[in-house]
Amino acid sequence: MDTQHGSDEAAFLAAYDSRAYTPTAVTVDIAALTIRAGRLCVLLVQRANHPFRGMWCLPGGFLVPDEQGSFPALDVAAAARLALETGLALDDAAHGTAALRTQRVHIEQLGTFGAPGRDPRMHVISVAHLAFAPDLPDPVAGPDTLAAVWLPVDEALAFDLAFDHTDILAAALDRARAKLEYTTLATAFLPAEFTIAELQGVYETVWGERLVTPGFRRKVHATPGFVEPANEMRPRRGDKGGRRAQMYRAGAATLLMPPIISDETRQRAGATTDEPRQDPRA
Amino acid sequence: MDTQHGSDEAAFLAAYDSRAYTPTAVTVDIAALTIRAGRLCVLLVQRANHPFRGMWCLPGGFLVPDEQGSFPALDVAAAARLALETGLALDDAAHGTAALRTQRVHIEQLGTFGAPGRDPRMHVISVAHLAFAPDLPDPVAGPDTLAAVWLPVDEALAFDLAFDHTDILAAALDRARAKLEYTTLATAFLPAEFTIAELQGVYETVWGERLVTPGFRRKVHATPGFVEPANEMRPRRGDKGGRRAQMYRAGAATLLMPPIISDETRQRAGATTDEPRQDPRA
DNA sequence: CGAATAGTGTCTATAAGACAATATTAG
DNA sequence: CTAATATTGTCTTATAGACACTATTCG
Repeated sequence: MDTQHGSDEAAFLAAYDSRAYTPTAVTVDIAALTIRAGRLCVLLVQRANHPFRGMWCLPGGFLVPDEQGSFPALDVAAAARLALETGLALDDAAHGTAALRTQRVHIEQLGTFGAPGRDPRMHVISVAHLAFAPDLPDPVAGPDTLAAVWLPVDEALAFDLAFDHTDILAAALDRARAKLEYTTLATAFLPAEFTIAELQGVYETVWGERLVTPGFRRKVHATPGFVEPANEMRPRRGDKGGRRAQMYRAGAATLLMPPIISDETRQRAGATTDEPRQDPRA
Repeated sequence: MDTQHGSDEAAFLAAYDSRAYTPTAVTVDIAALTIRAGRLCVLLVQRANHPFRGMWCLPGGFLVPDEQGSFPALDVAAAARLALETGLALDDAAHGTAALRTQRVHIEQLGTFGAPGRDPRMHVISVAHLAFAPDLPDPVAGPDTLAAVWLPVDEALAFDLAFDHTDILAAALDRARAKLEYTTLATAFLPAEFTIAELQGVYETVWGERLVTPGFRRKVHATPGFVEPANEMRPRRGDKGGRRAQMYRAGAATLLMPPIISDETRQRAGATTDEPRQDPRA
């Protein structure tokens, strides 16, 4: 019928008017989770501008090109937004990805939210991301924000966040809890070296339930590449003595087989009557 | 600092220039999977227009408002694109969602692909969707396509699809295989009534591996709400006799606990050296 | 020693995988 | 009957959960 990629395609591209096909704006937002003082926390910022001025929301912003007119990849844009608020981008002004990598921050795409009316200005879809971070320094407010804090997620969910960011946060929690079951990402909440007890604490904090120590240890050690021993011992943690713990580093494995399953997940087996949460995109 | 949602927010919105924040276009694409003649197939269309004219790709198109200027939700837009190519929208011209629902087609968001340069016209991000469908009638080419076919996925992956649709298709296959493990979505590939052997066939087709019948049946029946018996028997399938099979309908459960795990997944446990596929967003 | 924290052993009920056996139907 | 398809039973091995026990360190 036609040669593909012919020279008339070049002519077509030269005459193309991109303005006719951009009725929708794109933002990139990020739900960054960390554990502080035994509580699961999310990074929130207070909006300095309209709309929703003064309200809290997840860090993010419009997807825009750099000075040369080239666009970043979506996860890079998300990392840049996170770096902007956590002050980790100081040594990498372009985008904080490298700085975040050295901090072993995990970033993945969560989903795209495009419910009509979620933004009062115009039709805006948000490509939401999810980050797991070890305990980072206190955040600093970025240029478009009045403040930035790590807030426990249960408090954040009770807040009235701007846009549909409460939905995004709820989806992020669902995803985070599920990911701990079948990946090794729990280590992303910890510093480079940690003890098995601290790793168990990550699961208990994120899932909000106690685990049995022997079973947990057995599963961790039965998964090759989950953790590998480091040549150090943890100095005592309490004030009244106690055996010192072996320290470990994250191994090369990324998938847990078999998974470490939470009680909540196991109980879904019997819960056939109530429909589980649908995909949270609106 | 300021009352939130004050009247000056209304003034701000009135003066807002939306053109300044829309440098990126949004498309919605859909990887629709079905099983035909024992093979996993994907719906492909041949492009009628530039760019990539004459090449094959997944159904999709720009996210645009309707005549009243209101935008559809993302999954509704994806369903409409699927209906446009499969001819299922005939009784629902606005968007084929209702027609697809009666056909029990499952649609979920797969992920958003935004690698720089993935579209030669301008910066375009694609919100990719995944659909599971029972054996549908042959597709009919839509207004912007020269042809539409159900193609076996192994052949489709060998094709040079337009844009980055080969990446999207690969991600769709990964997701589909994983979803069969822990959800009841295998039934979405079958008509309303089916036998256990046919259900097992769905798993074997999608995973490309044989399962042991007694173990499979036990797992299916051990999961409450996975299938429920229908009051019919399947007429004989072969030509030389044989016991007639009990027929079943999909039950109310959506999550499989414990999951039905493929050999491939189980073998990932020992494969600690090779990094598994990263998240496929570019 | 006793208290506190870290780590291991063991026992039992359940589940998985493999294989054999039984049931139903057409010719 | 035999062949073909559907369905169930059984046996062995592996795993999960619970609990008790041992190990190390400090005051």
